[in-house]
Amino acid sequence: MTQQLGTPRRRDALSNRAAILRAAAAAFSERGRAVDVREIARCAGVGMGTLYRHFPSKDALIETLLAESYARWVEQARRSTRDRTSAWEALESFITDALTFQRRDRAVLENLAAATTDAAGLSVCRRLLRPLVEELVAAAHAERALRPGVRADDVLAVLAALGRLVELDAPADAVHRCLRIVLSGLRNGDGLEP
Amino acid sequence: MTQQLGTPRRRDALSNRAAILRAAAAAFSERGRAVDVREIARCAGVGMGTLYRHFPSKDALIETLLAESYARWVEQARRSTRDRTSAWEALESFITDALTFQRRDRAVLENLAAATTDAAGLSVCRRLLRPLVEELVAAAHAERALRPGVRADDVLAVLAALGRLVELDAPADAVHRCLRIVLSGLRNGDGLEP
DNA sequence: GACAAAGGGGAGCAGCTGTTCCGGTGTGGG
DNA sequence: CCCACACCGGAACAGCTGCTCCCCTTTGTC
Repeated sequence: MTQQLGTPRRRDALSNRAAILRAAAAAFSERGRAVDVREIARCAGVGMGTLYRHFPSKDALIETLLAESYARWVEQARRSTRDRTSAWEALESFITDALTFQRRDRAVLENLAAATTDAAGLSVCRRLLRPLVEELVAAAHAERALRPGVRADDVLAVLAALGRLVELDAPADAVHRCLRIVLSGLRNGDGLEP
Repeated sequence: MTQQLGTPRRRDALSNRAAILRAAAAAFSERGRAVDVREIARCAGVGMGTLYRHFPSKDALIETLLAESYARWVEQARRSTRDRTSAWEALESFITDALTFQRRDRAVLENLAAATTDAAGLSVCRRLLRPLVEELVAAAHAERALRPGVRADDVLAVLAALGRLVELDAPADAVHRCLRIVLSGLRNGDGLEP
């Protein structure tokens, strides 16, 4: 993906590929998939032909960046989650951070939503995230901190739902208020209707 | 909106207008704003010129239908909300019904989300809904059934967030699970962190 | 029943999108 | 230093969109 061993590429080809990835990362993370490929080529200082020789399609380019973004997110989440005093606190901080991550990268935001329901191949990315969520949910249940019956899919769905508010550019405090509501709904309160 | 007193329209004009509204309502409520105007004209058995003489733009056509949809929704919600034993039950049933309404009408779903944050003119429609939500929230607060600090805007934001799951065609039971989580988060549980 | 004028139809325009094609250019091995 | 070939740029294509234009038809009045 980063280099080809059998056929060493030319220097300009490699630097162009890097420029494309840099420009695409900036554009997609700021405005999502809707960005015009022409703009990416222009920002990278490159022609359309160059872009399309390095990546067979716009989707392939997005997917490459998406894989990196998810990997970065999951790694960071694993790190900041490890040293929490309780499993509940870990889950809480994961969900909170997920929102700031979605705000920072609109492509991830859109993909996370799509992957929540679509069984399509996009889930290649989600498969990096899901195991982590399953761990966090299981640990929180072991602690009896989570409302009985809550599953990993519910947490992912909640992430997609709250992501909608981020996508709509809702003010940060409005998103935070909804986050509090959802978090308190996830917390085990015991004495509620079935 | 339905008739012009000063200038009595021709019979064919009126029936065409009705056919356009009928076809547009069916298409937009099923698939949202993304529907091609050509398809609406075709389904109405009408040409493009006809469509655009009756409505200055696609947006105007959507807005006309949206106003009707919101009015119908609010009226129905007011009716089914009136005879509830508690204010909490009323709010709960309103939010639940809101989801089935958004599932039935994708144009409303999309507009509700947009209106939640945009201060744009689209809010003409939301202005029908907001007073009702404010009433329900105030009544629930008077009953001490709502988590302290929850405002009408929070409920509207929650509606938009859950609507996202409907938009993604999430299975009905997945949406219902998130609904339960959110509802229990809205309910006053007293002993939670600030 | 005739004749303005309101109304209708749909091809065509302008603008956007992702993608392809091909003549020219720069690289780097010999 | 030279030349083949990987590589580059961007004009052009195909397909979609909302919308307009203009010639023809229908309506209802006198």
